[in-house]
Formats: sequence, structure tokens, C-alpha cells
Amino acid sequence: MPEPTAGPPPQSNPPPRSDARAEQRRRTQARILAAATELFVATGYERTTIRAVAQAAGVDAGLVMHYFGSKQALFEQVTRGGQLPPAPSGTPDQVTEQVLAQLAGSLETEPVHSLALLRSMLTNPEAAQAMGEGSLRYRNQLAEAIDAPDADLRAALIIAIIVGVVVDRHLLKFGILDTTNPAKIIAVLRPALLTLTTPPSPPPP
Amino acid sequence: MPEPTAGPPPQSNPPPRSDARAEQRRRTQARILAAATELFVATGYERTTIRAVAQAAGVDAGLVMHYFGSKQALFEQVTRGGQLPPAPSGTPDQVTEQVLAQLAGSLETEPVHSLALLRSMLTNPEAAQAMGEGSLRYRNQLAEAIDAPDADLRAALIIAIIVGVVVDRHLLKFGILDTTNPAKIIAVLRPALLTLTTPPSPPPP
DNA sequence: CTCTTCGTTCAACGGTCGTTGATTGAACAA
DNA sequence: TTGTTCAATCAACGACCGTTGAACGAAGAG
Repeated sequence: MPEPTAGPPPQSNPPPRSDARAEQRRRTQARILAAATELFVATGYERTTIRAVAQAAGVDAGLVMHYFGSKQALFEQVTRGGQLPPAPSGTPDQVTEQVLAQLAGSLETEPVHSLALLRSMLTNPEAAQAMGEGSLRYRNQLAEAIDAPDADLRAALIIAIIVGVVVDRHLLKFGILDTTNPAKIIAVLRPALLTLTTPPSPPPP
Repeated sequence: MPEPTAGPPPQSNPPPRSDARAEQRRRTQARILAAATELFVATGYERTTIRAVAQAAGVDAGLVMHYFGSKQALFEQVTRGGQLPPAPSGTPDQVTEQVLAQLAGSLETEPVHSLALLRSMLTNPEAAQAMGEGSLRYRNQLAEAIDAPDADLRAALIIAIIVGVVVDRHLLKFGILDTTNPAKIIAVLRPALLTLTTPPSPPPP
């Protein structure tokens, strides 16, 4: 049975009992997980190699398999724990500010789970599905907070914008967006998002 | 020398002389190119296999190599010919309309060159560079047409938005954006883009 | 018809991948 | 000390990849 010897590091709690071997084991698992995360974020699922992860962690490739079972399981372990942003609510201005605050955080330091998923979503079906499910849930929450006829469409556009900006800044790094102060980006983006969260004013007769 | 026997199909001009063999050859090259395009768009560079392209074209894998030299060259052949949108100019409203018109076209039927590039840009360095260069050129043109202090940033954001929306619609297909009438998307997006192309009004004292 | 050209197939190469099972050696238990 | 546990290494497997060069067979040239 190639079953992993134990459930990989349960988040991050201090070992209840002091065991020299168990702690060494946790250390190594953590090193592997860190190396895998870095590589998945940097090059995506397809180009990331179990052997490369092992080498980056200073470990044999077989050990990676022994601890995580498979490459796919390792990837899921890396991308697990990404939690949805809190559901926005309130007036259009309040919703906008909550979305912008969330985006500001993502521009400052986007969590590695999301980056690994974002990097791989265009080429890896599992990553695409994971992103899709998260996107759907957040879109529903967002649409519920938008009081406009095309709430779903507006929510989808907001998400597309966020994804586009985050991908540009953290992954593609085409320029400007990856070096500009997040506050400035937010400031320029605010009026644009406001038009999406605010119901259109009926044209004057 | 593994050099391709001839420069692959030079765009699309009618064969100057009628040669039964030459025409059969062109047909096969075109079939290979079509199959390669479809696979590159659907699954990206890494997951697309020379063997799979050959099979989809009803041909041996060696023939693909013989005609296109290498997988990378085949990919470049597929993504070649993507031309930049015309540089926008005029008043902010005019610039917005030109950008929106361009986006509308991309929502209706985005050219396969761009889709192949978009699909692979997150995992393939060459694709990323090609996209980056195109993005940079268009961003400069766009920034020149925007009369605002942060023209570069605004142009970059517009491009990020366009990329986000097009990727969502044609590649990720997370929902709504891929089934909604382009005109409707444009209508909802217009006010948002307008805030990016229009210089901010100074706050009243 | 003979010879050449060339579109196409075929078999194989070297390499890398994910994955596996046996093995080693140090930490623990007795 | 002796025996057990287990983190970690090692060598190898089968599969698949991009790529190559020889070989075949039908279309053109003479």
C-alpha cells in the first residue's frame, strides 16, 4: 500500500509529546511542503517535478511520495486551506470598500495557496475546478450584496477584474502593476468598481 | 539537418503553380496546423503532445517534426500572426468606445492565436514573453491616449481587465461570462472603463 | 519504362517523468 | 546488549515524451 504513513502536518500545532524522530519527520515534511509550494507557484503544476521538489528540499524523491502519496496529492496539500474572502454586504459603497480592502490585501501579499492555484488553473483541470468552485461561491455572495438587475454578471466581472489584476501583479509581472503601491492601484480602481456595485441610474428624460 | 523542408505555409496565398503533390502537402500541413491549434488552445503547451497533434491530424508524429522542426516551432507557428488592436485615440469617450469595440470582438470570437498564447502564458516562458511584449506595446499606445496623471497605470489596469474577462469567458468558463451576450457585458463594463480613461475630477474645496 | 523526387510511415534512440519496493542506518524499547 | 521501529536512500520499473534517420511507395521527369 502506497498510503502515506500519516496525515501530513496538521496545519501547525506544537507536537503534543516530545519525540526526536517525530519532530525530525515534521521538519522534513514541512521542508518538502515549502519547496513544493515555491515550485508550484513559480512554474505551475505541469513543470513542477517531484524530483525537483525533492532536490529543493534536500531529500530523495521517494520520500516525497512516501509522505504525500502522489504528485496530485502534494499539489492538493499545497493548495488546501485557501479560504474565501468574507462575504461583502451593505450599501454599494460599503460593498465596494470591502472588495477593495480584500483586493488590497491580495496585492500586498497574496496567499501562496491561491497563487499556486492561479498559476495552474489554465493548464491543470483539477486546479481549474478548485478555482471555479471558489469563484462560484464568492460570486454568489457578491451578487447577493449587489442590488442591481445584472447582479450575477456584475459580480462575475468584479471577480474577473480581481483575477486579472492579481495574476498580472504576482504571476505575469508584465510591468507597472507589479511595482506600483497597492494603495495607488486601489485608488484608481475604486471608481471603476463603484460603477459595478452601484445600480445604474435611469437616464434623465 | 532536421531543418524543415520548406518555410511552413506562408500565410494564405493561392499556390502559384498547380502541383498535385505540393497541394497535398499543403493540405496536410494545414490539417496539422489546425489540429495543433485546437490542442494548444484546449490544453496549453505543456499538455499538448506532438503525438496527439499527429493523431488528431491523421498523420505520423515524425511528419509533424519534418514539417515544423520542433514542438516549440509548431507552437510559434500557431501563435504567429496575432496582430495588435489598432491604437486608440481621441477624447476619453472615444478611446473607451474603441477599447470596448475591440473587447466586444474578442468576446464574440477571440482569434485562436491569442487564445493559444493566453492558455499557455502562465506555464510557458515563451508564451509569457510573447504575451508580455504584445501587452507592453498596446499598453504604451493606450497610455498615450489617456490624458491623466497615472496614464500608464490606468492602461495597465484596462489590459488586466480585458485579459481577465477574455480568459474567464473563453478559457476558464467559470460561468455567466461565457454565456452572456457580449453587448450586455460591454454595456455593464462601459462605465467602469470610462472611469479609467477619464481624468479624475479634482475634489471640490 | 527507368530514374528521381518527395510525402509519408516506421522503428527506435535517449531522456525524463511518476511511482515502487527493497535496503540502510540511526533512534527507540527491552 | 539485542531487537524493533522508522526516517530516509537507492536502484529500478514502465510509460511517455521530443526527436531522428532509415525505409517505403506513389507521383513526376526523362
